[in-house]
Amino acid sequence: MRISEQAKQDNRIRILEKAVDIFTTKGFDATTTRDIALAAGLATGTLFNYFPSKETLAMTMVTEAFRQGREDFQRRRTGDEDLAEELFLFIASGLRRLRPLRTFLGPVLERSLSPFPRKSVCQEGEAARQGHLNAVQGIIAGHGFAEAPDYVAMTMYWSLYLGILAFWANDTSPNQEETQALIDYATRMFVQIISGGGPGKGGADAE
Amino acid sequence: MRISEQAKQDNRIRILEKAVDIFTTKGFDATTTRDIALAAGLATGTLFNYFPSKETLAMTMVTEAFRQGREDFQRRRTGDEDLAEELFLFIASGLRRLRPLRTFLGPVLERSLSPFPRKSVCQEGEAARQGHLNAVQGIIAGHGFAEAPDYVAMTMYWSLYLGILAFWANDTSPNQEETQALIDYATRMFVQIISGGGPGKGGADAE
DNA sequence: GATAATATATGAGCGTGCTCATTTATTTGT
DNA sequence: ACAAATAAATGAGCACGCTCATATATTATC
Repeated sequence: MRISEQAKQDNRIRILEKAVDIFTTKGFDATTTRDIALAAGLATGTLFNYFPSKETLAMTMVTEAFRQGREDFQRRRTGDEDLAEELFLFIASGLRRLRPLRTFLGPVLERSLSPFPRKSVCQEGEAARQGHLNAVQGIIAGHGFAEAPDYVAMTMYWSLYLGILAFWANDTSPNQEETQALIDYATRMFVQIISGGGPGKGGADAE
Repeated sequence: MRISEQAKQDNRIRILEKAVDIFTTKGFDATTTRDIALAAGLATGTLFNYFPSKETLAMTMVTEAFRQGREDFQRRRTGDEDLAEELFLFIASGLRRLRPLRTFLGPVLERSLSPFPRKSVCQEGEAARQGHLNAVQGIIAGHGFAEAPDYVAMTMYWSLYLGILAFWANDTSPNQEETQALIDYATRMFVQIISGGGPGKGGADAE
């Protein structure tokens, strides 16, 4: 059964559109792949010709949002921001594009972006993490740091970023002001660390 | 079918013992509840009389390890440690007890301790998080801080702690030295933040 | 000791996400 | 036109975690 390239694209897009509708209505876990296929006018198995897993289907939306977020960031930055401001802008730009998906993204991001070891890795998630981290390294490099932050620092960055995503997924305040406060705090903190303001071998000055 | 309290305890313990064996051999996800029940000499359904879910079964082991870790911590601390050292000791004590479970804990911790919103919360996980955070607040209070760290600070603490757990689950170096380095870094950093060394409204001194 | 009451064990069965042998529509070859 | 080749659609079916009506073994009552 051959099909035109156009029809294939149509199917793909219809799946994505219907999926976002049902995810939004019933949540990610409560939505079955049968639901989505039915709504798109396809058999269950056909859906998996287009997306290898339910997780990948959802992450496709996330990846696209991230891409748009990066574009927005490039458009919005003036070049006058300091490093913390630029990181804030970068993260906020991503969340802005993710916003329409917010109500159901929790389980998706948790599974796909988690740093915990996984046997079956979701390719989209891997790519999203690498893309994000590379962009961050680029931003840092643009501020004249001699050497890129080490592995430990980037590990902590990703932990903080995931914390922000989790908080954001829960934040129901009108403009997610609390999330903004958290981003502000975390980015400033991270900058301080990689600026060498972080703790040396010496003591932490408690109290 | 009544059963003696002894027989019930025996069943429970046999389930836990067999489960840890099979989890270790095949991993958490690849182990089926049917496997465990069979190994324990019970029917599939019977297992769920003892543990409401596979996740809870695994988290029961984690909770017990955490409890022992807290005991170890109380025994090992001298009272002379500064805050960062004490937090390091607390976290390391927990990981030490978790060590025998390390090879299969990734997926368990990821799902149960994640800060992402969940519809079906695992009670054990909730309790473990609260227990850990309360202990941390207690340690901080013991170092003469006027007021407990705010919500944002504790959110970041939990993010960093999850990052440590994820790193640890991957760390195959003999004594997990890299994890130790990460804990050292993260605890010092956290102390700096709650010590007011964290960023104020003002600028982060980038570059 | 027989009967009733009760607590636990049991495994068929449900709804998942996903697979795969088969069917069906389209294109290519003659 | 017809046949052969091919790519996508299909839905029965699998293994999973988990549920629940039923069977069964123990205890209480007389």
